[in-house]
Amino acid sequence: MAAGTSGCAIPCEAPAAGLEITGFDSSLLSRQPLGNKQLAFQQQLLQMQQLQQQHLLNLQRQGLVSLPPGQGSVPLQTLPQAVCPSDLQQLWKEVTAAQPVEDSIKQEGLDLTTNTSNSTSFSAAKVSPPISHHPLPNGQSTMHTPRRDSSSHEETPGSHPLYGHGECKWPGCETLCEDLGQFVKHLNTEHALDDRSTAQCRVQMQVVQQLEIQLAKESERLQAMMAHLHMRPSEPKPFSQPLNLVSSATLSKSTSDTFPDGLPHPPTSATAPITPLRQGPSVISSSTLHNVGPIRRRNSEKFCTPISSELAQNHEFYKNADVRPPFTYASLIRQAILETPDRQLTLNEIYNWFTRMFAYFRRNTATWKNAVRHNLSLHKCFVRVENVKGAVWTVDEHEYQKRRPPKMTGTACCPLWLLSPRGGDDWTKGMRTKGDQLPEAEGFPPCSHPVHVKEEPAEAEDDSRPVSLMATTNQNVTIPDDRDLEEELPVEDLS
DNA sequence: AAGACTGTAAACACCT
DNA sequence: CAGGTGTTTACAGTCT
Repeated sequence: MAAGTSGCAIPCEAPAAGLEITGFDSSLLSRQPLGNKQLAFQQQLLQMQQLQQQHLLNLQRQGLVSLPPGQGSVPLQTLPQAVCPSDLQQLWKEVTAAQPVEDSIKQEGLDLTTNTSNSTSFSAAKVSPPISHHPLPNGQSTMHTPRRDSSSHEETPGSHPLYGHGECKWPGCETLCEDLGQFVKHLNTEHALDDRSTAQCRVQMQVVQQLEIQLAKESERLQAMMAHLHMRPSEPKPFSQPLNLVSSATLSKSTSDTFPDGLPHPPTSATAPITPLRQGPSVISSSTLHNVGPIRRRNSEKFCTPISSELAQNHEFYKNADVRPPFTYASLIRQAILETPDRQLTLNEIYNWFTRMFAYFRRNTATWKNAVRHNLSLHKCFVRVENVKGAVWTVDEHEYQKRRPPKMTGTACCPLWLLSPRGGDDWTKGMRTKGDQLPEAEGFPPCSHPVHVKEEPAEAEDDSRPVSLMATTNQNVTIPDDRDLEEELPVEDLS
């Protein structure tokens, strides 16, 4: 059972009723100082939008509703129990027009590039991966949310995602525009790159972010429900479609392994994962989704995705989805060991790390455990250290680096432009993010660093560590960190 | 085509 | 004896 599902989290009512809105305080408005009124409005607005959009997502997942391509906003009319659109519009206007946005910006330290969350915002946002976005000249932000619907609105001549039914769809606007040209003019004048637009954009980002968080939670809940009902669709055919378990049984191994063009093909079903963790490409890579056979491509190595980064970004995904992580056993073992404060783990603790971090490793235990032991013994980079209470395994970083594939040049990593904004491979960049938390963050003292023999077995059931790791690393995952690119490098010159 | 790397399976020994 | 741990070998698939 996935962690965090203690207690009955099964939604026993209508989808919307089961929603959990994190961080929402109904008394927020009344407690807000006058100066923060706009924040309260934003919060309320967000919550309402979340409710509505989440309801829609639920319906979508249940196949009850199909979101028209290009419709970025939720059809409010489909949610009778929700706040009426006029209320939302009014809220938006109050938030963004009735007060100088500069104030809210200053208070929040608004910065679209950091996407920090206000303390009154959603607590869950702290563990939410930041959304990759690229501010546009007019103040819009292109959410880096993978779009799986090839028929989506974009590039349809005469259309614009923010324009529909003769109205400007900018949140809180509703300005009537006769045609696209007029709309574009309106967009550039009324929604240009200014503080107000930026603030609105930020709010929208939070809406999306919160939805992603909610989706992850709902996915986890679904897995727990299915596990409870012994509906493990992955038994015979493991992980054709993470998060879309219903259809997995219909996919055969042969068809799901690879695609003719060899490129990552995201799931195309209507209920395909609206990636909970904004990393579509990184998560929904071909190998991630379709690795079924005994041999799997080492995606993250091939595409140079640092394992720690990948794990940090997609922690919840791997934790909940029955998807094989695109890393070698050696990489995972190393990651497990290096995540610990003293960088040593017993075999059983390694096992626990695997099962805790990856839903995939909660089954077929004999197979992968054997592989883990095999790797531990096989690779010189894993050093067994005797302890009074047994043996622990450590990583000889120097040896590990030596194992690195010959040349992983930039061009070789080229396809990554699809998958990750970061360069490097997981051989050379493993523990970047976590390393920041550790004393030895300056680099891995090749196995020369003293191995501290454990006094006591580590707490195998400590679930907080991965979460904290993610929370920490998420702050940086989308922004290349120089240290990320250098800290573990050296090895290129090793021979 | 060869070699390296990796995953899987299995046999075996040792220990508790 | 059972089960966990650790080592080793074999084989097959993928990639460079």
